[in-house]
Amino acid sequence: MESKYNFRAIEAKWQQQWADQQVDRTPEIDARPKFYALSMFPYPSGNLHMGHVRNYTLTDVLARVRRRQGYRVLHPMGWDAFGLPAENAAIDRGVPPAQWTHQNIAQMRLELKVLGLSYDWEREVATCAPDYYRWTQWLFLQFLDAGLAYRKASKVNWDPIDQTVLANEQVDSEGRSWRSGAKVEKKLLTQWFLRITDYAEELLQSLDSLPNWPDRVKAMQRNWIGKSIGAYLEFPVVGSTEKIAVFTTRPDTVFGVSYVVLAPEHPLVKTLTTPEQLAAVEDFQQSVAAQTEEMRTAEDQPKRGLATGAQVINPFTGELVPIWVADYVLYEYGTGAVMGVPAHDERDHKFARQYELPIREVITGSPDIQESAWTNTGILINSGAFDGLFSPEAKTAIIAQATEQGYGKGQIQYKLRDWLISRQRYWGCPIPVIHCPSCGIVPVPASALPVVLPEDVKLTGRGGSPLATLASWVDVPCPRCGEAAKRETDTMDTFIDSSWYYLRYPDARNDQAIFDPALTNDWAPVDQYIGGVEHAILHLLYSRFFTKVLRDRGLLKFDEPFQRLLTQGMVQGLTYRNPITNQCIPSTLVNPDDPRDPKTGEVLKVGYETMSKSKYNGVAPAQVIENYGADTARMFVLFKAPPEKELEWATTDVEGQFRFLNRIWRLVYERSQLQASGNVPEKDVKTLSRAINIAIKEITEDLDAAEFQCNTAIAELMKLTNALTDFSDPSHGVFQSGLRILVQLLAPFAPHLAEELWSNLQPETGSIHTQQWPTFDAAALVVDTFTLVIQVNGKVRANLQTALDTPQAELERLALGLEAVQRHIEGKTLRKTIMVPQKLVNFVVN
RNA sequence: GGGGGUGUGGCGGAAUGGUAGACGCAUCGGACUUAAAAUCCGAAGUUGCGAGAGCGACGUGGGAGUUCGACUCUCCCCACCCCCACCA
Repeated sequence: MESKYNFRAIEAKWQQQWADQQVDRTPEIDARPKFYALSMFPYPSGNLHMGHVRNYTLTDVLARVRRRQGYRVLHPMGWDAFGLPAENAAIDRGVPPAQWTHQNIAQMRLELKVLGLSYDWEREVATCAPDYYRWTQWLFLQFLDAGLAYRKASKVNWDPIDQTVLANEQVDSEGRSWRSGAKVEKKLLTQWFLRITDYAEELLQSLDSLPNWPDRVKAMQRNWIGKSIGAYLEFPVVGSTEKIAVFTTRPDTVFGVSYVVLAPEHPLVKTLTTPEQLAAVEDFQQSVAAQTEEMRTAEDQPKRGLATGAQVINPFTGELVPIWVADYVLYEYGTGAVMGVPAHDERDHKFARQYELPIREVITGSPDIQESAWTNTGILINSGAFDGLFSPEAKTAIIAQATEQGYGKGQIQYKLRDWLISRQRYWGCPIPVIHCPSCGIVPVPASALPVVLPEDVKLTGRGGSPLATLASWVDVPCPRCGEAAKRETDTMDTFIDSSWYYLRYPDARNDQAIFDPALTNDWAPVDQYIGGVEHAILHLLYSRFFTKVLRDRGLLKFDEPFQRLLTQGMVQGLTYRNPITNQCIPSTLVNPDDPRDPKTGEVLKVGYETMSKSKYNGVAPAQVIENYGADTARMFVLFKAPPEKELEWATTDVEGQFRFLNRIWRLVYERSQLQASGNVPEKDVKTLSRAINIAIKEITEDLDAAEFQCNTAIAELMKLTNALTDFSDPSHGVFQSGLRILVQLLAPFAPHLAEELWSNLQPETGSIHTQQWPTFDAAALVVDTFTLVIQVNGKVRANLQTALDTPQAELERLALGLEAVQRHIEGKTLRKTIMVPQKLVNFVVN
């Protein structure tokens, strides 16, 4: 054994050996309980960043511990490999997307291997590989077959210069294209959708079956699904056969309607406007259309509206009320029209005040209805036959009447929209359908999958869907009638690819089926899923949706894909920001003791922010591994903060972990260099034995699924190391066994170092990663003395080392006899004595 | 505006209602060294009295409450962070 901790040699040696011996292969299914540990797979952007290191280390620790606790573990890795950056690289640098992506995957795979993550690389998947997207396409056909995939016209962001569709993120706040700078138009295109709204209610309800998901993720999903319970009501238009339909959650306020409002985009606007008002209303529509989303929804945006001159009849009162158009009504939500009840809705109140519309109180409770809206429930007034009812009862009664008389019904409304999956892009999974002039939309037969993405496409970033330019690919015979037909040229949203990848790992090499249901139903659902909170809504919601659809197709036997979810915090770096210009300054240009802008001399704001190139606050994992080794990097990200919190990068703390690993190394190395000192007091032996068993107990509990606190687990490792360091006789059996336990407990966190030390301590037993996880001896935790804490009126005044079997009366007598206690009860009356066995005694005096 | 979360030393953070600040970082003192680095040992919440050993007071964002006892439970308030948001 070398005297120095040579992490480079050790890590290289064991990584080689583990790979050669394939120690991380997934076992066959057997009687042992299964454990499926999964990190969200990365987009292969080029290099690993610290967030990845943190994410994958957390999952790796769990996988390593569960293996040794007798589980059969599935711990795979793959690549979310379709997406826009590859296409941009092609446009900017002329590298084909496939080549760019595969280079990045190779680089990142290498970096993952250097971290010593125990993946079963045999099951690696890449969503851009034909043997993967073949099954993405097969899934699409399943959705199509189930009636869950359909086409409809939808508004998209259209760049008139580049002649292409843009994602929302590619349109800046001024409504201009990120690439061409052109003003983006809304264009109506026929697009593919998945009918996720069919599952809205179940996606909402079954959140309750996920107790081990963070509350905030569940709250975000609930919010996104956005269920409201209310009523659908129809208001007949005066002098027309048209009716204006509204959705309201407050049917109990319907007697307070003083106008109805249409969204400017509502198709009835022009039909219903009176001739006198038409020019003004069209003007208004145009000025609203010119606004960007951001302008329209900006805070404190004054509500703008215009009367159409037409009127509707309130079917409950027979009253005539005006029809308005206003920009505060959203066409996309509900019916695109609302009933205006100024007395009991804040927006309507503001609007009514602005345009001097009547404010009529129909629910009691408001101190001054002209001053502000009363949005709480209350007793109905001015509401005809419904007067005197409490809001909830009134809702029911009013819905009943509307249903009976045929002008409305109870309705549940969701914010969730069907999922638009069409992308007019190249680097994605082709949608496997063919458009035939006589047969219509014809699915590509499953036997003809995959529809392979052609490689000879010229990418320019303009001119619409790149695939459409390749006639040799587009023109195909119709699979049904054989006549000339055309392929669909849209590709799928990449969120589709990642909505099912966790189902593929249990049977990743299957070339006959998407997976063998026997295998996937055995390994899945995922027992522990770990990833960034940025996926709290979309990826996790889509995956849940896919799981439920596949269950309904008979492929899966479970309802939810991820049993337990951990959203790890961001990794942040020290950031220097000029408070005036808001620019970040690289730390190399800043004196940390007096941080100033090197150009302006401005005192800089110092703080931690999410690592990014533009903030000059990033740290490359490769650099850290080069300087300190993978084990130190792993220890640092695990120790510095609990997993769900932000992690502030600090090189001094990295060095602290490096020191700690060095201490362990020396402890093992020096144990044979020291001479036995002879007699060790029995007391010391017991103390060490206790420390060893406490460490086993605490670390095991910290790595329990519910706890999973690696930071405190490592703190326990440090305590045990301290206890061993303090022990006087390294030749003693208890020390020797303590050393072995320490190394065993260290193994999930610092797998290379632990393996190296183990091979020195106990070469005959083989890899430490195959050793059973240590269990603690409850008997060793028992103490024969304890510290009795003595309080007077709840304040600690003294403590006392006492034998465990001291009778309670004796303890009280001893405690009362102490001078420090006497001082505080002197001259007072003892009212009560509280005794907590083996812990404390509290004397209550006054 | 709605929802979720967080507030503990100089810093990151520990604490089944029972000695608040484990463990680490930074700091200070000491040992080793010609010196430095590395390493080892030790100190340290704030504050008052004391030469010192020590003895007190205060202390987990603020205020009430429950309790013998509250970082922990309940209510009110404040600050900050995240998500959603003119969603009818």
